Amino acid sequence: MQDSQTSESTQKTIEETIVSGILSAKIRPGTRLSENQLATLFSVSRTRVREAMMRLETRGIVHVSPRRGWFVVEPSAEEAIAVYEARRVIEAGLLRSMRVLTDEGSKALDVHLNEEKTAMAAGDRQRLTYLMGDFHIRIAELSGNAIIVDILRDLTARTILISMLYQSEFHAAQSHDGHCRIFEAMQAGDFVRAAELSVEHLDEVEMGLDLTTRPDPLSELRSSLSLPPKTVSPTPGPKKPQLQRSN
Amino acid sequence: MQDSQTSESTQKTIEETIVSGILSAKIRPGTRLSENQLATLFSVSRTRVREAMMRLETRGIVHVSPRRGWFVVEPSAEEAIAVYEARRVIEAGLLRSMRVLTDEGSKALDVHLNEEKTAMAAGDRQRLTYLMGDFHIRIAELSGNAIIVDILRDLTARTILISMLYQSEFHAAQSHDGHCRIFEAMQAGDFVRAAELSVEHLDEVEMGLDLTTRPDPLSELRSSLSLPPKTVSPTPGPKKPQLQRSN
DNA sequence: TCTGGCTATCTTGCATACAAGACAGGAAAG
DNA sequence: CTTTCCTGTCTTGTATGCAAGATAGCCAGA
Repeated sequence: MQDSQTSESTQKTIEETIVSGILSAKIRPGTRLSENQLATLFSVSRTRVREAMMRLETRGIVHVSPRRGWFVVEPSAEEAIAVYEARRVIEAGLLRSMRVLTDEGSKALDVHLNEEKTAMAAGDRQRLTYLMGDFHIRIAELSGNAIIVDILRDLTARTILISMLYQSEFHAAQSHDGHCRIFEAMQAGDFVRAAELSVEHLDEVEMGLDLTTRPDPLSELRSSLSLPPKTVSPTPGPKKPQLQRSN
Repeated sequence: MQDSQTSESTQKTIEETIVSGILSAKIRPGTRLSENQLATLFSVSRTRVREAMMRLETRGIVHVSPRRGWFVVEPSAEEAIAVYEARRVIEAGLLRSMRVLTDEGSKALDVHLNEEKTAMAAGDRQRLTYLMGDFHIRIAELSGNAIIVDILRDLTARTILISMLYQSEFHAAQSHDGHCRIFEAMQAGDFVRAAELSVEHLDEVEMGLDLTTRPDPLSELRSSLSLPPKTVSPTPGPKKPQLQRSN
């Protein structure tokens, strides 16, 4: 990484604890993150918690509602689309730019895919969620480019939040299959094909979302209030429903 | 973009002032950013300056040397390579994913290229630096994807810092020409070609760097210490003149 | 002159105190 | 019973104070 791991290990711990909690689907979108609670939880003062929150905010993981609190982001449908778009662009661009798949890289992906299969057989859904996201990070790691890895990690975290909001059912087998096919193309040295498959894979996952479902039941009401109570509007276009309320 | 612009306008101002200072090459890499000075400069307390610094740190713009101070990053040669690699991946991926160039988009790029030409004729190097980076951001804006725009803005800022460190001479005409050719391919609807040209363009710029020149004269010494001293340079090497001086 | 160490000063690191807005719950009025 | 308002409590926003490390410059000793 570009920064030294010199000091502030605690800060990084707060940040990373939250991010990895999201990556493994243990923290839901909209979860309230109280500065005081985190402070006592990590045995630090609010100052340091705040710094971690600020960092997470610039990473698009968390947002603050002024004087009300910090919340794990609940991406709107538009933001969800943007996240998938960004991932397609970056992951396809990355695969296209690859020239070789090293033996260690091949081995790492193979191990990973076996873990996916194991988790799938065990029905360990949380672990599966984590692994499904991690696959893409693993690919990024093959490039050795820390910048891209960081970007994709944050986008993956957001993707998982999106899944928790909009994904009706979890097509684990389909995703796993997609990963396997990408891997096969890479092994064959056909990175263009791998890129195409990656785009298709992300499309599939995105298609599996129900982006018409509002995470906030109030927004339905809200939008119907600003409309004539007739039977109009096949799709009422409400503003981004950014209300929080998770537990 | 992804965060609301709800409050903390001052914070954003500190952040954006620094970033735009970098984008227009008014702030050099290694510039010291004193919390106290910024605090008085922006008429706020250190607290808010610190928050801005934390944010800039996660964006890869600034780094902190513990108990010594905040500094605008001085990317190493390896980091410079990673930044260009990331830009190639993302920008090529972006162009490949484009399907149409709207009239407004075409117009915007045309206006931009004329500005480049004007600045080039006027020999306004600072403005030229800004415009040369901004071209790529403009392209990102065409996608309408705020995530990608943010990512590329930060990478562009880093690119400019890299240029200030390693670029021996400024091939403005060559860059401008590269931009024009990308634009032409886009106008022709050939986004695959535009992506290829974009990669070539970034390659050219990267090749124009002298990545063997160390920004830190001490590293020469450092490396020579672990090497047989063929020709010892008697330069005592004064520390980097990292004073802030923007105009 | 050169070297070594000490101290004064400047920097960030971190905690805490207080301000101020948001919200919930209850009391009072209708 | 319903509505309104008020107040207590909880939240973040911001400044400030103090601790501790880093640095520069001076002074003494060789």
